[in-house]
Amino acid sequence: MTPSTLSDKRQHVVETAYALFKRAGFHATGVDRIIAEADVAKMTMYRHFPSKDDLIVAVLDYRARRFDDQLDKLAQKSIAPEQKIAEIFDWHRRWFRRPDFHGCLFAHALAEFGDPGHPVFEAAARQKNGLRQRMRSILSEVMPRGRAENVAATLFMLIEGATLMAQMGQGDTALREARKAALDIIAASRRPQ
Amino acid sequence: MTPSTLSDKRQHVVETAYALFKRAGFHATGVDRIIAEADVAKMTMYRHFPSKDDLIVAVLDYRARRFDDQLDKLAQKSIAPEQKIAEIFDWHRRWFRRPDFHGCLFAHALAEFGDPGHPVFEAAARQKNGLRQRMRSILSEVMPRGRAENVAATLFMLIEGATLMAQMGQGDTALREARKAALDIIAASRRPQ
DNA sequence: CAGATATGAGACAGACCTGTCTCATCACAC
DNA sequence: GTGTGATGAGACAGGTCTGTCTCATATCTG
Repeated sequence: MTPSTLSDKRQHVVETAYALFKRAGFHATGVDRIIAEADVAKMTMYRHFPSKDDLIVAVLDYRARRFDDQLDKLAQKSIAPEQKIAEIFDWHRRWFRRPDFHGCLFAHALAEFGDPGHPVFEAAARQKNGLRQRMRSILSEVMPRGRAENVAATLFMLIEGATLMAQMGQGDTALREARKAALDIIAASRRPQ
Repeated sequence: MTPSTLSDKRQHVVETAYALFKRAGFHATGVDRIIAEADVAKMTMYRHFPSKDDLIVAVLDYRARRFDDQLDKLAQKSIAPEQKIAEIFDWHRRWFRRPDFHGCLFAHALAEFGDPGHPVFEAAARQKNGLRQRMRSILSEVMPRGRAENVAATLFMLIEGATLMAQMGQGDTALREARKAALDIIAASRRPQ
């Protein structure tokens, strides 16, 4: 069997597990359910992923890569840092409105695996810090390093809070106010030109 | 046995379950573990709580009541709305610094019970909306109704985002920036006197 | 064709899960 | 003392969990 077919199976398991984890959570989704839904043998899954935790980490890494790819593409559409940040917020608005929106899988992973030393916690924290650093990098074009760091933290909190509100069915209000607050904060911190 | 002793047992189970849920999550904490830690018989627990879900709701309601009581007391210390809001943020700062801080149990409940119709989800959402409405009520003293609603949503998002950052070990930075942003936003929205 | 590799199918183990049941015990009210 | 209700202790059922194992099959490589 070719290596490409090999990774097809692996990838199929990852994507199936993602859909189930998103809907029902990590602990509540059993391995039997995953392999049934993916229509693969149990040993196929365990050959690719030594344990369920390894599969969870693979799912999170996969989603983090897709998230980064999408934001990378969006970043190319804009020039001004304000526009780039606004694009990130608008991406979230579209996400919140999707019928299959079930909150942030990474935030859920932090909730279910509370131990900071756990590989799943680490994978989730990597993604979260990646988003924050992405915004810090954008902001550092128009403000000093330390200020960009602090503003990025604030924007990050607004996004995370908006995601939680979206999970409670208040995504539109949340995103509108978060976006407004974000642009106001940037305007107030922007290096005068 | 007197009614007081009866509710003592019940309350003891609630508090023990709270400590376990906080550390390990809801699904990962078994009923056997709870009754072992609380040192009660299994039937004692099931007589007070028909199901584990009922116990979880009781734990959330108990914590929500304690949270409200603490913020009620803090509110009496201040007069100006800005001070009242600042007290709420400072309460979170102290919470984040506690060695047994493990993130927000209500947010974790939303993550583990993603169905908006589930009683646990509803209990968690109640608490979250309660905090937002508390801030809206404070803000409506110094700004129009609709504006207070929107600013409250923004402050709520900052607090939720700060809580998530605190869970990743960045609570001090998060709270400092969130508090600063919150007071700036209120100052910009305040009804001129 | 022959060999290597990936997979399918499912039994199996051992632990854990929620929830029910029985029966003895204990404390209090009357 | 006697009755009543809460509790303790633990067996038990029925299901589900993760993870391992065996063996047959399919597919690609050489």
